[in-house]
Amino acid sequence: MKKKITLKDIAKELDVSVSTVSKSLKDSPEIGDDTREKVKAFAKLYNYKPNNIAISLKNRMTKNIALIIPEIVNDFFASVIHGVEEIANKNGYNVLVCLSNESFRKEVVNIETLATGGAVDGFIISLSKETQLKSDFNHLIEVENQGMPLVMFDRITDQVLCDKVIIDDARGAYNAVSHLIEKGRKKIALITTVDYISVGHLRTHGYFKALLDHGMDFNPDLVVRIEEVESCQEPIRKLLDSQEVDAVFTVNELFAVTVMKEIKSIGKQIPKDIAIVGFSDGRLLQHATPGISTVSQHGDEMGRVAARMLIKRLQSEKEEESFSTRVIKTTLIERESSI
Amino acid sequence: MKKKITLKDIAKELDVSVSTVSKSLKDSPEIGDDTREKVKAFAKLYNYKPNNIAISLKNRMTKNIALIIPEIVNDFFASVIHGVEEIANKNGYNVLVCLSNESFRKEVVNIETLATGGAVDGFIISLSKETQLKSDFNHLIEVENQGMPLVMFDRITDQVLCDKVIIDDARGAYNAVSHLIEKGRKKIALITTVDYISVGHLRTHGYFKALLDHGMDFNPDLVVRIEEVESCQEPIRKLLDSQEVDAVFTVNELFAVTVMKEIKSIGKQIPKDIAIVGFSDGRLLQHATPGISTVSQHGDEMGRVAARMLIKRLQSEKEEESFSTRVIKTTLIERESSI
DNA sequence: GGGCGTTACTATAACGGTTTCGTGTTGACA
DNA sequence: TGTCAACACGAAACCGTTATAGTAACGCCC
Repeated sequence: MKKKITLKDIAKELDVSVSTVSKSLKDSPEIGDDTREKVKAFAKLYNYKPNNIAISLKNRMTKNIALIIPEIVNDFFASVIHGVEEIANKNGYNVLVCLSNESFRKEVVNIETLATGGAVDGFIISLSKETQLKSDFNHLIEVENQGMPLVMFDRITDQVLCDKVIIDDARGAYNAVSHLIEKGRKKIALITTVDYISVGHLRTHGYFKALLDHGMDFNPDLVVRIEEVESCQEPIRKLLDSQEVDAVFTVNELFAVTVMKEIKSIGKQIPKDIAIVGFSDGRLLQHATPGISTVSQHGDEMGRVAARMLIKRLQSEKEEESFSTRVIKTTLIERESSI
Repeated sequence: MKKKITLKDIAKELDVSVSTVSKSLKDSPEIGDDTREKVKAFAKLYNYKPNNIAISLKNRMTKNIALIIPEIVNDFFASVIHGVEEIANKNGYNVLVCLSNESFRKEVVNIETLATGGAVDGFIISLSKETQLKSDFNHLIEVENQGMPLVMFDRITDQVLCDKVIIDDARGAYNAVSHLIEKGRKKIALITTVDYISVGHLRTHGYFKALLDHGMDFNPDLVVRIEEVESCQEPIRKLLDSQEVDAVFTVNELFAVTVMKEIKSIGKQIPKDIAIVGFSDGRLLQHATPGISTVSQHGDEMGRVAARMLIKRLQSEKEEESFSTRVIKTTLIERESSI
């Protein structure tokens, strides 16, 4: 265990002052060529690396940004992580990925420890379900009050003023349902979440609007609102048993594969008897047989945009007063399930 | 933007010294009751929180541990994360999740920035594919040399001396293949990776041993080694076209669902014509239709064990010289694909 | 009433850097 | 030869906290 070498060690060894060493390594013009080279050579030889903690303490910034996501096994959030990391690393920032696990408490604890401990310079966050349900955003408002920049993406709230990145959920759903209508489907069911999930709500809205715009009548019996995501099988089965449907649009991946499973189990064929379009482009839909059509959210692009917004704010001296909301376009990915 | 309040601020305000404030907040017996209460009340009122960076600098430890995983959209790694977080948080540690994206370069950069920058106290890591291929472990050896504890899990190497947590990959595969044999399957194919992936290698080994122990003859034509995970469809299709098989064992999730897709596309039935058992208990297998049997790795338990090993080392003063390797038991999860 | 032990604090150094300001030496120039 | 700027470097303050080493003030005791 060789202990780490510090500026002081180098200074003592070369019989110069600490400031000279520091300046030499930063190519300060104050230092003569020979001294500078001597210091640099020595530093390289002993593999000197500055202690980031000391630097953070000195200039009150950490070059870390926290990315808080509700769940990890989710291709959408995974691609957001990639996007954020790409831009962050390019700008010399580290990304701390933190999981809220859809829990309000964990979200609050995460944010408080990171913010008050001074571990990060800013946050990028997608709200947990529980937070959206409780509508308690004090921890986020507190972060803003401390002067820490905050960017929200995907699952957002209008009760916190900050930069935001979203997709046009309503339009994505609208396009998906329109696609089904154009394929000649008449009885299109919707599997959605309860309304407090902002994105579920908006996607539901898109479904309604598409039906309306295409002059189709709306049948409330074709809409299923899932309370418990884990036990979505039961209500879906009930729908398929009781209603005559020829297409299903779901607001997420899991509902889509569950629908597929149930359709198969009652002996119907996809897409001949019933077509499916899901939401979010993950592996569950990609690797299903048959492949399931879906609305791609372009998570990596969201991540990149969010990271750029945050870093821009971190680097601007003055406190910019106006916040902006960027909307990322969605794309419909057509697969076998809705031909 | 209210700036953060420091010990000095409190000291100035209450007209005492900084040390008095610090000691009061830490309930030092040196401080009189009235002073202590006064300080505490003031601190609470102004919501004082110590600056962790300064504390880290002071006692040369960060209370952070880095968890480096190769990919994020993977239920196994996700459950490992949960396990690690559970134990870490319980012991007052933060977990920084870092992605290597199966890239050697990114793995090295991640480790170097975190280690030399002094951002974490220790590492828990599962090697990237590329690292295993290159067999270059200098970055890890360097970490050990710096006296930083390192725990490796799942994808490990015996070229680095440190604590390790693994599952008995060979035995897991052995049990899976034995299960197929017991179900009366005679021609069991294996879809595996190239040998440099340690776990793929071991699982392949278990397959061979199971055949051997059950007195079955081994047909090399039934073994497919996938080079490029992304394009595994082609070789799998070739196998099913050219060979008469009644069961397939795969060393991961993706291969299993791809096998399923191909079996369906040639009009055969699962499990009547061909049974499938995969490896790793993720959502891809869980939500496939039919559900695919698999070997569960108990990722959360691995994570917990790894975290405990790391923290134990962090908290022991003396440098323990002997390293241990813990083996986590696997479980066979039987689903419709191998009834 | 001088020495001694508490009590309740304060002063200071240290962690590892960065940065501002100061200073001794040199050379150019009037 | 005296003056002044340029050069090359060192001293010290600072970031926020903790730990160690003082140090006043007080009471007690022989």
